[in-house]
Amino acid sequence: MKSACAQQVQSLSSGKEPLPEPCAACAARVLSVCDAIDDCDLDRLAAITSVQDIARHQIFVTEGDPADHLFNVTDGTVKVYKLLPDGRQQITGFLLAGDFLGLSFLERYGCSAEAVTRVRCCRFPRKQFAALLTDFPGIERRLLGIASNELAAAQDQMVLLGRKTARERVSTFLLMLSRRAARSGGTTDPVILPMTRTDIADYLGLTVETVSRTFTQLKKGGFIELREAGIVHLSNLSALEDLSQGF
Amino acid sequence: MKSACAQQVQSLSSGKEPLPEPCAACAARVLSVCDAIDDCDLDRLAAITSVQDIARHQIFVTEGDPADHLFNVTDGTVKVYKLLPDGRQQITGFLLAGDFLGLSFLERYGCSAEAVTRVRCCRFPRKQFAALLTDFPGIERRLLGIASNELAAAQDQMVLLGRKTARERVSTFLLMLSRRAARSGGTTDPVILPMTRTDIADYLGLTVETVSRTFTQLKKGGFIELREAGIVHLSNLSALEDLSQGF
DNA sequence: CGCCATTTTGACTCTAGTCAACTGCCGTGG
DNA sequence: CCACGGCAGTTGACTAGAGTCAAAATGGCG
Repeated sequence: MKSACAQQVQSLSSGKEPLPEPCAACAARVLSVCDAIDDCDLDRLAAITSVQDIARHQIFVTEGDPADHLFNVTDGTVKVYKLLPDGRQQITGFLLAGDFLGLSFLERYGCSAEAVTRVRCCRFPRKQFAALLTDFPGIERRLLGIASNELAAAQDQMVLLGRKTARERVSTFLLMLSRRAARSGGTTDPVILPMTRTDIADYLGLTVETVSRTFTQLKKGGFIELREAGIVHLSNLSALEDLSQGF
Repeated sequence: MKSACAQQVQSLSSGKEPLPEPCAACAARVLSVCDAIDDCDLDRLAAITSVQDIARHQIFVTEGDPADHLFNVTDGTVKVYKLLPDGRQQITGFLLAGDFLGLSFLERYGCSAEAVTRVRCCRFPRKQFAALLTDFPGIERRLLGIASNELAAAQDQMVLLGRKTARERVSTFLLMLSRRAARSGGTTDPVILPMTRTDIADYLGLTVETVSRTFTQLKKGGFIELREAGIVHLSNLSALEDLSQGF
């Protein structure tokens, strides 16, 4: 994947615009679209990148607004959601480090995005990013792969929302978080829930009360242990997997 | 989009393998991925294409099987679905003429696909199709666009499944069919439902009974008229749109 | 320490699901 | 030609799972 080239990436990117975390050293890179660019060309990407810190609860993308930027989350958790006119909310996904936001290459954003925790991300102007695609076809390939995965995840979520019971939904959710933490090298057993019960409910198509009751039920059933706020220990992985599939 | 080139497309494609409908004349082409290839290069596509007729109720893609082929529906209706171990079914989408199947470029199919009506489609071996991508980067661009649209549709469906009432779901469904018929130049007012109530239920996350009751309710409310089997007239478009959004 | 947001719990309601019966339609075969 | 069987659709009666409303408990933070 890496070609032989002199790497003054550090100096190059700092010469242009002092990036707090140069792309070459970015922990999220291997997970994300940036990995499609060789080390020696990373300055091209760095040139159009601006690092953005987003405070908790800040809404930084609004459904229907012109889609001027794409984002790559490098730290924190983002919720992506849609609203119905009367305020009902459906969270379509949570983004963690390495996740890409703005795949829908349409004129306007299809969803809103809000920082669940403090978030750091790389922001690319859409036009300039699109221009990079011609020079680095690998990015396009990579985007297609990301889109594939998102589509598969969306289909799983449709099964969950359309056909699973509350207990199955919550189990599935906990397992998903556990697997994603494993993927990005995080702790897999005590699962960390950065989001509120309300957010979980809005993701699972339930109410806060039902989510809370289901957590209690899973706790009493010996499937999980609720530690400090936002920390869940999965006591019985395989039993939970059975639950999540309706066995 | 078209470049100047001699077009013996007819003879070329028939010289290779007699396609019943040469790509150049395919009605579904403008809607689909094939449009990314110029007329004069269509033989490259035709060479790896085989036209396939599929009987009603035939399952021609099975979740978990090696993803050997990609498909482009040129006629008929396909349901794409996932199953839970106990048989619960969630239909993730219906494919009409022009729709592409097999976007998830993973090793195995993520969903099963069954012909709802008699279906005609073009089938491409995945490996050979992938090889075309390097020669025709336009295809990749096009696929990314298709993936974008599918993702947006999936997100809308998540809102429907997670947050809408039965009445809102059915209204949304009817409007979607109407819009899609309009897109592909079909009749937009008397909407045609090629699928059964059970299929509609499995798409909307409801039961047959609820779907049936909701149709009756919409009929009594003067929103729709149920004609012969599978034909619905939308009597009051704007009222239906309000319904579908929860107003 | 005390406030406020979040979470949990309880009591009750209601939407959609379940089970069952009935209708209508179509194709098959006597 | 019509009787039969089977499937799709509709309707009814009842149930259950999740939602609603309200209040108490918990916990983080100034």
